[in-house]
Amino acid sequence: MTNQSKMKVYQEVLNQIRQFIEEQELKDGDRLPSERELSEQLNASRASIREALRAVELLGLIETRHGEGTFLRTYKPYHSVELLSTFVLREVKTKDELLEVKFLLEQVCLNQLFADDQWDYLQFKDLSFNSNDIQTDLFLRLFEDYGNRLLLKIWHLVTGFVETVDPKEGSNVRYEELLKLISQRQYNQALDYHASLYENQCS
Amino acid sequence: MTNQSKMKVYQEVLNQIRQFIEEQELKDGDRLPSERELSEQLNASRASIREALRAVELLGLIETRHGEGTFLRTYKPYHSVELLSTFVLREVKTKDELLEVKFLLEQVCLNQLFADDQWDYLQFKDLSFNSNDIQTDLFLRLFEDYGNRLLLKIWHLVTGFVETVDPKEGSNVRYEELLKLISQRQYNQALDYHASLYENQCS
DNA sequence: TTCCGAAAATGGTCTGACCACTAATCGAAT
DNA sequence: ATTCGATTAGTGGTCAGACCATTTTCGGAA
Repeated sequence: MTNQSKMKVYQEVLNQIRQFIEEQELKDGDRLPSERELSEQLNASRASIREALRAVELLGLIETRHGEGTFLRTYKPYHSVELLSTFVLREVKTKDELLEVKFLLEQVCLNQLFADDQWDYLQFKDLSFNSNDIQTDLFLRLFEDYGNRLLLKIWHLVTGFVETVDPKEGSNVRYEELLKLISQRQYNQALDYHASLYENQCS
Repeated sequence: MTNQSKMKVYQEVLNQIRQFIEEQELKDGDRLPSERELSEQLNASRASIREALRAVELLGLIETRHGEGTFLRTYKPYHSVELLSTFVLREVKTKDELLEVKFLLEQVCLNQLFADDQWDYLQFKDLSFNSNDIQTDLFLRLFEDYGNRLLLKIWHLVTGFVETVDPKEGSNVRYEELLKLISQRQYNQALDYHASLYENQCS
């Protein structure tokens, strides 16, 4: 009671919505009740409902389609990220910091995988990515292999930020090389090579 | 024009606000124009202004004080983070992942600092933190020393998430020990000790 | 049955109102 | 003149209702 009373409506709404999602076991892609329904059921004005929804929409957690409805979304940062980045990165002026964090996250991932004897490095042997963005696909795969979804999310987000600052100078060749080193279990050289990829870009 | 036309009003508002912040060189703690002012200046309804503001408020980037105004936030993630966490972490069920990321981030920070010959480890010699949360204060200091503000932000955010899941079992003594090892330049032992702190907590 | 247009449902936006809280202002008592 | 209190103006918090644009649905016409 004491807690809720000072809580803003839109925050309480957010709580309720989350609860609803859990109870109904909604999954990515599922549709949420309409704003008007939520308004009735949660006893809040539509404006408040919308404030709540816009907040999570900006985060890329839901997706709204005009005339259709509001849907849970498989978290894809690349959407409103630009907007966010300009806010979040107010003080993080230099893209150096951004690249450094991206590098460190990737390094952590590589280190952890390389340290795991169980890890199947051979799967990368004959792997070729269709897309024209090998870098992203490769690390997406690596992070998924590592299995920590949160780390993957953070990396994804940071990578998204980087894109807004520095539109991909797609040197795919370099990452082919990294892929090759990994599949040959040349771990130390892979790490060195990975590091060298970033040394050039930083100040 | 083509871009803006499909952009939602609240997103455009967000853009304008960011621009305003840059032009006016507003810093943390500074006050933004009132919702009504923004409404006039940006040619949008107050509702749309609010949708934009609520979104960044949820992120902890601004702070609104009833009767006073809206302020750029002096960097404290711990606010609405709980709300966010329940959404963001929908799939990240286990607190293990959370703790692991926190651990990895801290480890990265330690590694980087230890590798830097210039780093003044002696500053931690006679350091004692007033607060009752040595863990946070210590790493806050370490991350600041490292100098990558983005990494600090991420760590802070993750730490905030951890708190919502696992209200601090404040074993300050342990971090006193870590502090001691660092100030004595027992880097390897510090790293081991730091790792041991997390081994207990994971499944 | 197929196809098309009207109707319903939904998100997008705006207006205006009222409440609650805060801080500045003004005025009276000292 | 100073102090303290009440008034007032400014601000965020919330709501109700309206209208538009888009999508889906559904029933009637071919």
